Amino acid sequence: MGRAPCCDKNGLKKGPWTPEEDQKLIDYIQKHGYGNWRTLPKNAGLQRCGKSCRLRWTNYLRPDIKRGRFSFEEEETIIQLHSILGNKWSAIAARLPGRTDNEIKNYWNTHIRKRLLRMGIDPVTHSPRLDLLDLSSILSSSLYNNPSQMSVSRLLGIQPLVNPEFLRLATNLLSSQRENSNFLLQNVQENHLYDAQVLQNQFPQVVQQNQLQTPLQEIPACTTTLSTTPCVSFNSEAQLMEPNVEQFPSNITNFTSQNCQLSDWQSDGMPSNLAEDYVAMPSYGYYGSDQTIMDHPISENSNFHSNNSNQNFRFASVLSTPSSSPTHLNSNSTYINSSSTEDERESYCSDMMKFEIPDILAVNGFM
DNA sequence: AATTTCCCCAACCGCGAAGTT
DNA sequence: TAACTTCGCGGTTGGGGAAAT
Repeated sequence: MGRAPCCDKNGLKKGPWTPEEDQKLIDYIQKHGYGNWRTLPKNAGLQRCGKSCRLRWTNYLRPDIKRGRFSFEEEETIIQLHSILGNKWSAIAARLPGRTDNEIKNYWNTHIRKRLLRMGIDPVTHSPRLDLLDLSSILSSSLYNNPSQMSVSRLLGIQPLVNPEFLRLATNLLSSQRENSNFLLQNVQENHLYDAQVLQNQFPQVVQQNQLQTPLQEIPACTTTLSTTPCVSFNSEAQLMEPNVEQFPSNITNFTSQNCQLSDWQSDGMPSNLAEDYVAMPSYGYYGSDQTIMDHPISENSNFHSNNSNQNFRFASVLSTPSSSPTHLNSNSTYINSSSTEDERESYCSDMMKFEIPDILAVNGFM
């Protein structure tokens, strides 16, 4: 396994491309195509290495490249695909015509990632940040259990921003997740084939690119857990297993983004049917309707199941989706068009999530 | 107006996979 | 089969412009 010689050998030029260089590269490729990147620069009269030429062409000069701001649809696609594929930028780019992996990667790192962090969502696992959850949970629990400190809460401006029940719910569910992770593994294995089918249907290109080279254990956890229902085993003590949550870091997302229905949350951000001690409730008591978790076929918990897109509370949708949001954002009254500013997007997200981490918690120190 | 800080993104680097000899 | 070459990917950097001081 060798490595291509580096550009700095042979005195090849590095750094920004000049218009003249661009034109040379374009002219050459238009005439001869791009077969051999190694010999291309020499033939094209460029003092560049082939790698640099390839990068310049694929990321900038290619005629089918789309420039300009990412649309909501593109953003949602990126977030959804990232939740499945992780940092497989090239695979993500394959689903976004005209966008390069480099552009998507940059956009993720400079925009989406930061926004998720500000919202308390781990951009890697697409789930609420554990550290912030625990911290906020402790803090808010203390404040709520000790009314004398409520004034402190108000003073700090914490209460309106952090939904303590939500945090407690999430934190406790995380514990349950750990206990059931092995069961999840079993689920994952059982449903792997089905997942692959779903993915194949929804993202044939991506699946084709990955299925042959990506064994199950290498598929990002989000992918394998899309159709595994983390809550299904909550009432089955026999299935309690040794913790191994690291294998399934994104299972949490399944709870928050898929199994919590927006309709179950009241306008003040509190779940309408959340009991004081929800753990003692029947396992599928989170739903206000008759619909239970067990009623969902496994596949219907997939983020990508179109039939479910208007029912489940999805981070990705909350972040950016006008089309699949429960509030029918395509309507004139609520639709946020592609020209909206990032602040507007984030403001919208925050309103929906009620999950903003207050600055007072010095969150930046965790990020 | 000058300086500093922040942010974005084009480009580079190193690695591994695939292909070739 | 091993050695080598080429390609493509993901992580990272640093230059330059914008914003803040």
